[in-house]
Amino acid sequence: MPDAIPALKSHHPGKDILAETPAYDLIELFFFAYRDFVSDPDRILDEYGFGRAHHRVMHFVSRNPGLTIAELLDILRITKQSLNRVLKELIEKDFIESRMGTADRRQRLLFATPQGRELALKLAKLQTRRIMRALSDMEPEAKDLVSQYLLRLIDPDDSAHVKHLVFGPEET
Amino acid sequence: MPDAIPALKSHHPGKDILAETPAYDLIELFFFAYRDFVSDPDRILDEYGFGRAHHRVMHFVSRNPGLTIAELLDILRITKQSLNRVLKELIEKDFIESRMGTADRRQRLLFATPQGRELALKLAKLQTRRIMRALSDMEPEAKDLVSQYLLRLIDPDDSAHVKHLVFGPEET
DNA sequence: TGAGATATGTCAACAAGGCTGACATATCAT
DNA sequence: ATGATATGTCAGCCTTGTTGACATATCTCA
Repeated sequence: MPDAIPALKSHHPGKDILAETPAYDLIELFFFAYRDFVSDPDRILDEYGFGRAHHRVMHFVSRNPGLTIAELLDILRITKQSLNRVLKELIEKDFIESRMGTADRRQRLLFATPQGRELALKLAKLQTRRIMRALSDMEPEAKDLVSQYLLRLIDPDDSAHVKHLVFGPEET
Repeated sequence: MPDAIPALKSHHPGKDILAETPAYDLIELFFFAYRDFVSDPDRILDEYGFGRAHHRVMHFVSRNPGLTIAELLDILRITKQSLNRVLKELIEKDFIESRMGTADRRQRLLFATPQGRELALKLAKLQTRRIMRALSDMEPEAKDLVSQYLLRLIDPDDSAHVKHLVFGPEET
């Protein structure tokens, strides 16, 4: 992916301010926060014999009933072989159901079973608890600001897609 | 894209207010943001025959000269066997140097070589570019707010340690 | 001084979850 | 009818995590 270099105009002669001082704090906090954020569901997933890959698939399918394989691959950014391995297990264990597409019968439309929705919800609530604890006692505009920041961190090419996925069709 | 928001009204009022409504937006944005955030360094690491594990080790050693094995293990939360595999490669390829401890000669103190510091800095600048692009045009207090949020997302048991690692010894 | 405790290194085996390449099938679109 | 598309599958490989067992050097303390 080619990077779009943000042209910030503050030019002290010969020095590129942006590349100059690494934002070590945000880099490292992002690492630690993500490390703990994904660790919550792990214990529960273990009980089911699932891993993080299963979680991701279940989450997005549960949140987007009728999701196709191609769309899921685009979200996860993995190969179809990798996806297929975990997806097969989720279908066998009855957490996800795969139906033939109606408009295009080559497609497989994925749906979470009641069992799948229940587990996905359970894990989402766990992570929500951490998120809400972090937001508590912060300024009320914090949530929107963090949300905006995370969205802007995403590859610009993909941010519209993500925005649509996360927030649904925009009314504007 | 349909949604599957479970219509839930509290069965036991007051019991689990926190787990009530999943924060799907922040959960998913965090996933997408992290996905892209770690993807930047990957291309460069490839050229060196390194992976993400090497990056994490090099980063924290470069940032904390004299780091011990035990401290590094505590940061990364992996086993010493996993660490040793990548660490051995980094030492062989002269990106990291291991010296015997002075106070305690059982310890190994880790230092990045000039080559190691250079690569770590290169990768940090790459990630900083993304971080700064996201922050540009946002309110000036955004950075501190995001930083505060990420810190609060970390396990409370560990947040003091992380704070110290990231921001250095606090004067207050 | 001698007995643990501690810090690290190492061997071996295994598992999860990425990857590539090749090929098969069904279905759609022209 | 033909080529493109969506998916499935086999086979093998890589990275990076895991557990368990054991070795060595060094420190600490009774």
